[in-house]
Amino acid sequence: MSMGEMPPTNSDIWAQSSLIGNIKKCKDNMRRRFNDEQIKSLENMFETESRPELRTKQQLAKRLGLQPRQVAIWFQNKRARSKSKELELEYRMLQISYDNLGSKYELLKKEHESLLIQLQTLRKLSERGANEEIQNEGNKVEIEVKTNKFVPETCSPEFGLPLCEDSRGIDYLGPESDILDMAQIADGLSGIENECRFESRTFLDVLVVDHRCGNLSES
DNA sequence: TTGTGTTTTATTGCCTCC
DNA sequence: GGAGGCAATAAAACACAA
Repeated sequence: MSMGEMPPTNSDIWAQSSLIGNIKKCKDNMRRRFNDEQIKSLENMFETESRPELRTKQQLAKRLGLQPRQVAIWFQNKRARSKSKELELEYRMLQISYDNLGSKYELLKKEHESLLIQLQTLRKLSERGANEEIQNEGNKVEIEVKTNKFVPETCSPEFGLPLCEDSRGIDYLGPESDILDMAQIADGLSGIENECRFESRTFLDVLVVDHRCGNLSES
């Protein structure tokens, strides 16, 4: 040690030793990233064969100046990365189709609600119409008795509705009959609805209930 | 410069196949 | 039983914002 030179501190010694250690590590077995050419060759090989034979790996290692074990490990890690990416892609696709299905469900739900409202309105109209017809029928009978008129055979005795002859055939009762049919269908549906509730459900709930209702093949 | 998150290389332990 | 693959994980290298 020359004059004026400070003795090395503990931290200096530690720094030096760690530096030496690093250099030694670098020279020996310190992990280093593969260079671009090595990566390119490995990638190319992976494109054609993701699980190459031992001999191929050995040849590749020799050509790239790597240990066969390093090449084997690279392929192993590459397969893992590849699988992970595939899973991620699959997950995204499923998420997109899930979202689409959810949107479709919301649209159908709105349509269903709108149809129910329409049905209720028509039911009310039908009931009101029937009451008015009964009243009119009473008045009509009164008038007919007075004027000696009779009700023709082609008139329906039910609610005083006239039978209509149109393209649907002679038994067609008119729009009110359709409403009644719809009401019956709706009653039937409401039974199903009670079992497989449509309202206030999340999309996941729908899937679960549909599954239970047999809309999905698996049980 | 430094803390932090991500990527890449390597290890370990378990499993399957021959 | 040995070889090789895979999943989980460690640890080094790298990227990047603050």
